Amino acid sequence: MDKKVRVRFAPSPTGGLHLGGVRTVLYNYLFARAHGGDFVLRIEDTDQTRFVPGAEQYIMDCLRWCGLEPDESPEKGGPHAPYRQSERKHLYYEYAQKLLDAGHAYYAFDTTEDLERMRKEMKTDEHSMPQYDRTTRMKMRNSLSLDAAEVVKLLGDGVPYVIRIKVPENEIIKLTDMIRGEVSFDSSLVDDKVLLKADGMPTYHLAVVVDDYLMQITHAFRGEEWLPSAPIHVLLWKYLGWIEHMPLWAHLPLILKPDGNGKLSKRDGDRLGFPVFAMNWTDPKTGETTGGFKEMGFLPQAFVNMLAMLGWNPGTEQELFSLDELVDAFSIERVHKGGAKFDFEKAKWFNHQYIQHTDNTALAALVLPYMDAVNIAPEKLERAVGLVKDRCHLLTDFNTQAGFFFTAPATLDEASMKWDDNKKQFFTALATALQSLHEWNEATIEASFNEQVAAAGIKKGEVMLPFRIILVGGKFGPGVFAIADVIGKEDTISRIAKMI
RNA sequence: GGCGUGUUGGUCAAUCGGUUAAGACGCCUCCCUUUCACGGAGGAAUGACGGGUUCGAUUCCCGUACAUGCUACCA
Repeated sequence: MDKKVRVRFAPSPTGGLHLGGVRTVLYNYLFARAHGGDFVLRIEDTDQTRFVPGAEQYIMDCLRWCGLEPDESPEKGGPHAPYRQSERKHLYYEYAQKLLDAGHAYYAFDTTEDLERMRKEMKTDEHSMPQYDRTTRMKMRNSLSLDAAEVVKLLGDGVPYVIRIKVPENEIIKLTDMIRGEVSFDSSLVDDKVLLKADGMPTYHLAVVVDDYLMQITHAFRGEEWLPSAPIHVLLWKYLGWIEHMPLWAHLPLILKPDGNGKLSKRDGDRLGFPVFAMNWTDPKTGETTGGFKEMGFLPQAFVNMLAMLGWNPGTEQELFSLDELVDAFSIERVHKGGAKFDFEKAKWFNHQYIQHTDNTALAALVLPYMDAVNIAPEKLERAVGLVKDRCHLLTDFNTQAGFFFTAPATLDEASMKWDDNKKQFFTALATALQSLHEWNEATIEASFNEQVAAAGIKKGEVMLPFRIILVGGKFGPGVFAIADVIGKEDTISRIAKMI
C-alpha cells in the first residue's frame, strides 16, 4: 500500500486552458510535491473530430508560465510513454476485448439514426431523456439482442460497431471521494456507456481507467462534472480486475460565473471584461483570440496564489502563499465542497500584493514589455516603477501610471489648471530658476519651487496642481517633485516651456 | 424528467454542538496626503426554509425549496 504517489492532469487539447483547469493542475502539483510523488501530464486526444492544432503546445506553455511543470509529459517523455492517448490507441482494444469475454461489455451496431429514433420513441413524460441502458438495450441492435450467428456475420461484414459496457442491475456502486466522503449510485440508473468508438478510439471512460492503471496513478483529481460518470469508472476498475489499484478520487468543486450561477465560461469573461484562460488563446480556425491572465498583466505567482484560494483555504488567516508554502499548507480535505464564484476584483488584489512585494529591478523588467514608450532607460524605469507601483494592480497599469515619465503627456487636463497670466508668469520664472539648478533632486527642485512661490507672492496650492498637470497631464501620480526628479531637468523644463 | 452534488454577508470564507458567528475582497465614513493612490481607524452586511436529535444547533439527521452538474460513438 506504500505506493509512490502519482497524479495526473489529463486535458483534452481542444482550446484555451480554463482557469479551473489550471486550478486542477495546481492541486495535482501541490499534492504530488507534498507527497514526494510524480505529476504526469497526459493528453486526452481521443476525439479526432475535435483535434485543434497547437492546443497541446499551448497547454504546456501555460503550465510553464504558471511554474507548474509536469514530471512526465508528451514533451518530456517518461517511463509510461507515450502520454498522448491517440498514440496509445492500440492498447485499449485488448481491454475492451477482456470485458467482452467476461460478459461485461457487448458489441452495438446501432447507427446514429437508430439512437436518435430510440431517444425519440422512448421519450415519455417520466423519462424525458431515455438512455441506452438495461431498459432499452434489448430493443437495440447489439450482441445481446441479436443472435450469435448474426453478430458474427455483422462483424465479418465489417459493419461499424462500438463496444458498450453492460451495466448491472440493482447494485449500489460506492466510492469514497477525498472531498465529499462516500458517494453512492444505483447501477440501475446508470447507462451503458460506449467504451470503444467505431473508429477504434476509446472514449474517455475506457481510456481514463486503462491509462490511470497503466500509469500507476494513485490519486485522481478532476472537476465535479465527472462525478455522475464515476460509477462507470468504478465498474471498469472492478471488471478489469484492478479494483485494489483504483486511485483515490477527488472531485473538485466548479468555478462559477460571478453573476448568476453556472460554470464560468469563456463567454462570461468576454461579457464581463476579464480573462478566463491562463494565456491568450487564438483559435486556429476562426483566428479569434481570447484573452489570458498573462497578457492582462498578471504575475504567474499571483495567478496561482489566487487560484489556490478559490475553493481551498488553510484554516488560518494567511492568504499570500508562495508555491513552496502552498505545498506545505495544502490539504485536499480542506477543499470546499461547493462551487466558488470567481471574483475578478479579488484576483486583482492578489496581483497588487505581488506587485508590491516584487523589487523594483525585477518589476521594471516585467513591466517593460507592456510599455508603449520606446527606448526606455532601465534605470529610469526602475525609479518610475518604484514611485507608482502602489497604485498598480496589473502589469498593464504601469503604462498608464508611468507612461508620462518617458513621454510628455499628449493632452493636459487644462480645465483643472485654471491657467491665467499670474500662473504663466510664475512658471516662466520657475523654468528659469530650474534651469540654473546645479543639483537636480527632489529636495532642490522643491526648494527652488518654494523660492519662486515666495517671490511671486502666490499661494503654493495654486501652482502645485498646474505643475503636476504640466508634467503628467492629469490629476494623478506620485509626489510632483519626485516626478520632476525622475523626468529630469531637461524634460521638466521643456514641458513647462510648452505652456509659456 | 431522472440521477448526482451543493447551500454561512454582494464575493471568497473560518467554525469540526456552547463564539459578541473570525478574517479577506468589494462598498461606505473619517484620518493621512497641497493630485490620485497606498496606508491607518471605524462602519454597514451572513447561517435558504420546515421539522426533528440535544440541556443547547450554523454545526448532526430528515424533508422542502433553490442552485448547479451529468444524462453524446465530447471530454
